[in-house]
Amino acid sequence: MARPREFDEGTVLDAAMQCFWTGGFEATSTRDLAERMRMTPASIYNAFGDKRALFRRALDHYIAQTLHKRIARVEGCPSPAAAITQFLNDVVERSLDDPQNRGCLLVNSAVEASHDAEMREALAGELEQYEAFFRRILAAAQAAGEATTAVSAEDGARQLLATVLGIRVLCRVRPDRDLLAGAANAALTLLGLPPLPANGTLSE
Amino acid sequence: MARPREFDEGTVLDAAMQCFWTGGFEATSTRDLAERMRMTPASIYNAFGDKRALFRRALDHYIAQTLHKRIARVEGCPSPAAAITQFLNDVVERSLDDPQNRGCLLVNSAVEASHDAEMREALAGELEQYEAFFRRILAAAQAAGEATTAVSAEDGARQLLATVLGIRVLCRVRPDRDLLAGAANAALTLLGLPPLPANGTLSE
DNA sequence: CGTGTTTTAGAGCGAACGATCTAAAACGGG
DNA sequence: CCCGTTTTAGATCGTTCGCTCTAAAACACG
Repeated sequence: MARPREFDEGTVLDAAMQCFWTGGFEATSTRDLAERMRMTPASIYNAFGDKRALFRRALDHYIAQTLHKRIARVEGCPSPAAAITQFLNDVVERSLDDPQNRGCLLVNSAVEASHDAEMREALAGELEQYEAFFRRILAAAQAAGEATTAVSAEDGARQLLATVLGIRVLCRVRPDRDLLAGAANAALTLLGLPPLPANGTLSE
Repeated sequence: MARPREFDEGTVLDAAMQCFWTGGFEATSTRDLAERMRMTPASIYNAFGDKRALFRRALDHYIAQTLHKRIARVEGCPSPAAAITQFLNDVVERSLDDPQNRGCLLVNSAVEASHDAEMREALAGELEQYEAFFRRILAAAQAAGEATTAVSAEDGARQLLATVLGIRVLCRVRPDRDLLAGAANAALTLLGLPPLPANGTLSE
């Protein structure tokens, strides 16, 4: 057969993800990537194609690793209302926890890489999944009498999605607890949902 | 004296702003700028210093031209409640009107250029102005009985700010009226404010 | 109409970019 | 134990980057 690979794909994708997360697509050079991934340029191009393809793989890695896990984590909540609150708490706490204030790679990519049609579609699809998650769980909360019915589950979900994205923008330049938690709490309160825990506590 | 400049500063700053708005800071080259501004590289560097300084000037130009004007436009509204609604309507309509889906240069810059400390402070200061605007006008609406007091004006303003920023992220990849207007309308409805006009109408 | 001063034009600087080339290295199968 | 295949390493490809250089051009002033 052939010479086996010396790298673990998950590990190097994680390293690439960190690079792109910190610097964005354009400002991250292939040399930055090679150093962080501990691979030579030739190995990177042999394994992943080009920089753009590597970025897409790193973004998929981020989505599977960070975003889908966050959804899965709150699915086990005792009530739909508590799930939404915990989701927002998670977003706020992770935003404040990062000393580099990198925000969310999905949001950063949506803003930076939207000129790439293929990328834009992938990002749109992911955002639709989040909207659908909010819609489903908010509808359940409404049915259980735990959330207001002053707005439809559709619009309430859109509002929650926009709020989360807005918090992820704000944390890039104003990583301030009062600001981020205030925005989240107002959304929760107005929807009739429980507020964030008093002290910032990051579950798990 | 000396040879007079052949360019109008406002005109070339507008051209530079368009470049950065479309492509972002990193992806816009000095040659792109020179072509769009109709100036030679030497003239640009003589007049503005370097690329980063030009970007700051272009961003200031955008803020004065687009954002401050939007605030000034809604200040003349008959009621504070109507002013907030018109502001959100303005954001939604401009988001949908742009065939390039460039969103908001302030938001794009907050996400891309937050690693630059000086830039981050300038962006944070600008976002604070928007928060203060929402806070002031929401407090007035509450005092007039036009908005709910279920949340404080402080948190309500933070929520409105996050919603606007979120809409600006969404419009980059999902320029969909139902999505953007739904998010805005949910925020307005929950705050007890009038909804957006039924048909998308861009005032003035 | 020189003279001094600033802005133009356009070539081009060194550095960094994304990507590739040549070989050596590391395996499994016959 | 070579053979075929793939991955490594490191140099380096051509291009583009941000930026600067030399001169000519365009004014105000004495």
